[in-house]
Amino acid sequence: MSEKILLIDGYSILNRAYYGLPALTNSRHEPTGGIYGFMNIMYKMIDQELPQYIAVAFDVHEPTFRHRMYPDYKGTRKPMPDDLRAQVPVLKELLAASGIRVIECPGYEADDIIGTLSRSCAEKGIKVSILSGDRDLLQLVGENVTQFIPKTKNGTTTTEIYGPEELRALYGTDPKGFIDIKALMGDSSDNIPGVPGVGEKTAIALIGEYGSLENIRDHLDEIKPSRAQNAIREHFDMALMSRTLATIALDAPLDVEAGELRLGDMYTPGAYEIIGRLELKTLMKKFSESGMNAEAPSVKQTSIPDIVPVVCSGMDIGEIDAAFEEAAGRECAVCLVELAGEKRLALAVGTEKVYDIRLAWMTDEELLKAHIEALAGSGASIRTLDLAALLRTFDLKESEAYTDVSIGAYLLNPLKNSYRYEDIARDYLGTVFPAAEELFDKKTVPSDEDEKYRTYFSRQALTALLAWPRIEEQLSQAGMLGLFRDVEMPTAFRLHEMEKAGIRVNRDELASYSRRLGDEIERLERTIYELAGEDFNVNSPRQLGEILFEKLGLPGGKKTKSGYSTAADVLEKLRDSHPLIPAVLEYRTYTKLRSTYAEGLAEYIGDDERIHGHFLQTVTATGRISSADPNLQNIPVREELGREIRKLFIPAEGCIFVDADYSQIELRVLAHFSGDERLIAAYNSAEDIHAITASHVFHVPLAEVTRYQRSAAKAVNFGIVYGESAFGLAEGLGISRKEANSYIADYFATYPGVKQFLDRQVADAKNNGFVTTLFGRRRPVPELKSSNFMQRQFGERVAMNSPIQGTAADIMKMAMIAAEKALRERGLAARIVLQVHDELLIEAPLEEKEAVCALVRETMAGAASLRVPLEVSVESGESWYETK
DNA sequence: AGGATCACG
DNA sequence: ACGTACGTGATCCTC
Repeated sequence: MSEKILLIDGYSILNRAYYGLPALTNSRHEPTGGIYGFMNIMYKMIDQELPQYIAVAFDVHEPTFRHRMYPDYKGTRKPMPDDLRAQVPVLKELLAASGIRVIECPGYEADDIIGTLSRSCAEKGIKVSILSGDRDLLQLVGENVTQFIPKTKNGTTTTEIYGPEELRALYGTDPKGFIDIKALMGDSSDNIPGVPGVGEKTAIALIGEYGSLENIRDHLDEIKPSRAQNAIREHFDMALMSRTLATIALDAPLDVEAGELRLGDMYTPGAYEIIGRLELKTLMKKFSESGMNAEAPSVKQTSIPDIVPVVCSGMDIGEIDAAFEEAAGRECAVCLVELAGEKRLALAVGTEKVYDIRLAWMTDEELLKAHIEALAGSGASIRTLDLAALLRTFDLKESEAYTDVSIGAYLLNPLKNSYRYEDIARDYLGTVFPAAEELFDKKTVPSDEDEKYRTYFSRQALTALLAWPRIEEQLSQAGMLGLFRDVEMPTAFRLHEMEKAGIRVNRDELASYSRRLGDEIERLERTIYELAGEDFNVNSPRQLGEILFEKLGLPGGKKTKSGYSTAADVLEKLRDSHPLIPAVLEYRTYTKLRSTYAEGLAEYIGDDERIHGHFLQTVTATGRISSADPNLQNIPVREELGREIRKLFIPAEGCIFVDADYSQIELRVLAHFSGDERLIAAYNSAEDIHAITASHVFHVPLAEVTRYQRSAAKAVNFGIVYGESAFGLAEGLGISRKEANSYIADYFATYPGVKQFLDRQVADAKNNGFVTTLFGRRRPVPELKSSNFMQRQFGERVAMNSPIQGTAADIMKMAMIAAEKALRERGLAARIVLQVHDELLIEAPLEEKEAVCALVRETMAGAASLRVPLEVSVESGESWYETK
């Protein structure tokens, strides 16, 4: 394998780090955020790319050869903020102490240093990874040269990888042509002039067409638009000079050899001393983990004992009896650990003992179920990392003895993408444990004697056991302990009951629906190939884009980074311009229905003729439930053809479906939150809410509201719930942004309380870092701290939407708990089979129909008392389709 | 593995 | 000048 060098653009990465993080300081008020972020990105890249060589390039702040040619070069650049400037020498010191060379070259910029090194390394056969946020460096990419551009998303940094293919996809040219694009369009941040009046779009199009400045000059007369033609004719010398400015030097006089840049052990005592001085605790921990013999910092770490699990073979029932006996009445943890397809139960009894119970060896799982349920009844506290997994395996009876630690961690931060033991241990015990995939390969069943396996196994249970007091404390501080105990834990049992019940689907009819679609798809395929004049893969947006926008020359702007957008809304606008378009749209509809629904669902129908999907409780940022394997929350309903699928979702023999739906629950939550008298009055009047809004906003009597006005008002209502934005509303209604703005202004004038409420959410989110639902659920909004304008805008919309969506989700969870309780108290056999955010589908014996209808309406309406009534519409039917 | 597209609330 | 509606999951394509 060839060697690799990582070349880092010092100021670029430092800037990203500085602006991407809040203004961190240590206890002496010294700024540290830039250094911290820089080191994190660098460590991450090193872990990911595993280079043998490394260098960090910095500009020297004195004139370069570019300034001699064009004195205004970089003339518009803002000076560095003082608290960032102060970090630069410290960072250089830290890099030097880590054995990482900092390279500077008077008269040249960091770009030139990177260019020079990348060329010399590439010539020696060393692969080059460039880390910089500056797209100018893309001109350096090549077969063995790749650029990584860090990108901050939701407060976490990821890197985008660019090679020659990505460059071509984005700019339609090679690295050389990329320089010419820049020469034409200029660069305001470096103050490169370019050709006046030629922007990015024109430049990309021209270079895409002609390849180079020279070739453009040779075909000047063909250049369109004429405005660009004249501008280039007049300012061609400007373009040539801009190209020289934009071209990165490959021959800077550097006195280093690749050999001097070898990456050794970065975790040196000298470097540790510096980060200790800076008080960068997370980095200090990284040092202690990488085996540096410095004292590990005590970041409220909990020590976790290494316990060798006691293996209960299951051959001797007495062993298992004794283990559970020992656990009775105590603080313990029960976790299902699955490795190489084999399930085992980890039972921790206090922090002294861990039992390893192999399910495969058990004669019957009923015995274990009985043991766990008895333990729950013994006064023990049973902590687990995944209650849903335990319930799916053992179908345990509901009890308050169980505590799902992951759900607690989810409430504390719902933005994480996983809540596995290593995540919980890191976040709440200050300990970094390796993940399963780092320790084991997928197929081999680890041996009981394997030390690695033993620690991994007992750490699962010990993490659950020890993390809970921490999580409980934080939940209590955040005021979410009630939400956890009274809403989330009972919900876990409700979800399990829905999964266990499943929903009946007519397998044969689904297959015949699929065949019906198949016939149509074949027909459409033939039509499409004929109209296109060739066969191609209609499902490939790339091939489709080529046919539509190049071969047929239909007007379509570049919209995605990999080419033309062929999304439905783009094609819809072109519907009448070519008969191929409607055929493609129809083809998309049919193939979507066939692959995702007809064929997709069929695979999940079990021997009981039912689909038992999964309802997930720790996924969404707002507190909603999500559905997977298969997703039963996105079964088609809006279009008739898709809606037909619901005819195949049917109740068991002798049963009927009762479907109960909250009407406009989010708008009602908004009315409650805002306290706006007019909006509240509108809901209390039991009239058509969108029509009332239209009447107020358009200043017409209720009776004279037109259909258009009503639907516009409805769109405005939606827009408000999504976090008011004129652009989105304009898009949704097909009107100008100006008109959209005036609709919104009229809406806020009508309901001033709503405006106040939304403003308050944004202000609160900025102050606290999170927003809160009516029942105390939190959603962090890290985007508000972003240096990126768009990210901050997004953060504002999130701050406005989350309390609304989240409160509706809270209410639905409480309704499910109340409905289940009422059903059982009344001795009814009806059961909830689906939850679709504001809808519950219940399967009820025929004779229970009326009782269930009344009961579910009452419990859902009574799940919360707001300042407006919660209205519930209830329907029954012989299939899901019939309950509309 | 990630993006594009499209199904739902 | 920027480029957007909020929240999900499945499928297919492309790398």
